[in-house]
This record gives sequence, structure tokens and C-alpha cells, in this order.
Amino acid sequence: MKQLARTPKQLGAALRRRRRNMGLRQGDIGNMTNLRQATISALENGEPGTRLRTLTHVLAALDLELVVRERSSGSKEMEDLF
Amino acid sequence: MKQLARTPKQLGAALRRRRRNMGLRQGDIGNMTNLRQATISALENGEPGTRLRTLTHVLAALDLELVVRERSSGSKEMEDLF
DNA sequence: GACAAATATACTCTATTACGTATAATATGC
DNA sequence: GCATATTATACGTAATAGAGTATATTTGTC
Repeated sequence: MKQLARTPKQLGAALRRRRRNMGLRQGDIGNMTNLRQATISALENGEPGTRLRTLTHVLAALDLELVVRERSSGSKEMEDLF
Repeated sequence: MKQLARTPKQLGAALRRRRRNMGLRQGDIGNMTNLRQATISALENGEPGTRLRTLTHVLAALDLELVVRERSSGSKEMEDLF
């Protein structure tokens, strides 16, 4: 499962998918992270004001991590193909 | 260039490396994103309170993107292998 | 459609980002 | 080691996340 995320919305969607796959509710993540269910809701809905702290805590709860890479994948730069 | 980032600090470090590779200053990113040089500084130094909006704008300026993936990559869970 | 479970939204309060502006601290080149 | 470029920090202000708590709304099941 690899999910591209360039925007808070895409990020939130990825988190929601993952949470559902794990059979968890927003409240469960809230308990694991000491965040409110309402905060998880906001994050999953792509609120751009959400803080990195919140994001990283939820990522940990979902056993996820981020990879930072060039956008080039498949458009401009093609180094990876050679 | 693929950089793992599980914490705001790792994220900031990845952004700084990328910016330096591009020969840009914090102020340049600030101009491109309408953020202050001080804000870029905070982000690169891993301030966990930084907002997702800020992060995504800087990612765009650096032509970077995020990938969300399981931490398991090569350790615990092996579903992907079957 | 009724009922239950899950998620979104509301309100007050406190803490903190990011702003503008400026300056201190630190690298980098000569 | 000095001048200069770059980055970190400071201060006052405005905007807003996330807390606690509660309720509205949506979603899923029978």
C-alpha cells in the first residue's frame, strides 16, 4: 500500500483508507494518540491547518510512514527509469 | 532521492537537503510560497506545530511529494510478499 | 423506515502558529 | 580575521488548532 499525497486532502484520504483497512474507528485512533475524535475527523477531511505533530502521531498509530521524493515520477525527469 | 520521514525533524531535514541541492536560500522558498524566511527556518528545524498547509506549499516549491506507506517495509508484516 | 454506530459539527477556552519587522547568531568567501 | 551572506531568534498582533463537552448528521443493519 503506497499512497501519493501532495495535499492535506490526499493525505487525509490515505489515512482514512488505512484506518478502515485496520477496522478501527476515529475514536480508537484518538485513544491511541490522545487526540479527540473530532481532531482525527478534521485530519482525515484534509484540514490544511492541522499540525505536523498531529499527523505524525496518527501515522505512528496506523503504523505508517512518509517518504519524501521528487515529483518527477512519470512526468518531467526520468532518471529512475534508467 | 527518496527520504524517509517519520517525524517533523526528519521531514525538515529532508526539505533542507533538497533546498540546498537546488541552490536556494530559505528566503527564496519564502518568496515562492508567501511564507516568511523565519517560517521556513522553523519548518526545516522540525517544529512539530507547523501546519500541513505550510508543509505542502514548501513541498510544491521544491518539486517534492509525499508517499504514505506501511512502516513494515521489510520487517514485521509480510502480506505484500504473497 | 427504525435503530444503532460512527462521523461531522458546535461552543468556549487556552496555546501557539505565522505574520511584519527587526536583529542576533552563524556560515562562507576573501 | 573581516566583511558579507545566510539562518535563527525576538516582539507584538491576528488567526486558529486542539482541548473538553455535547450534539447533529450520516452511514450501516435489520
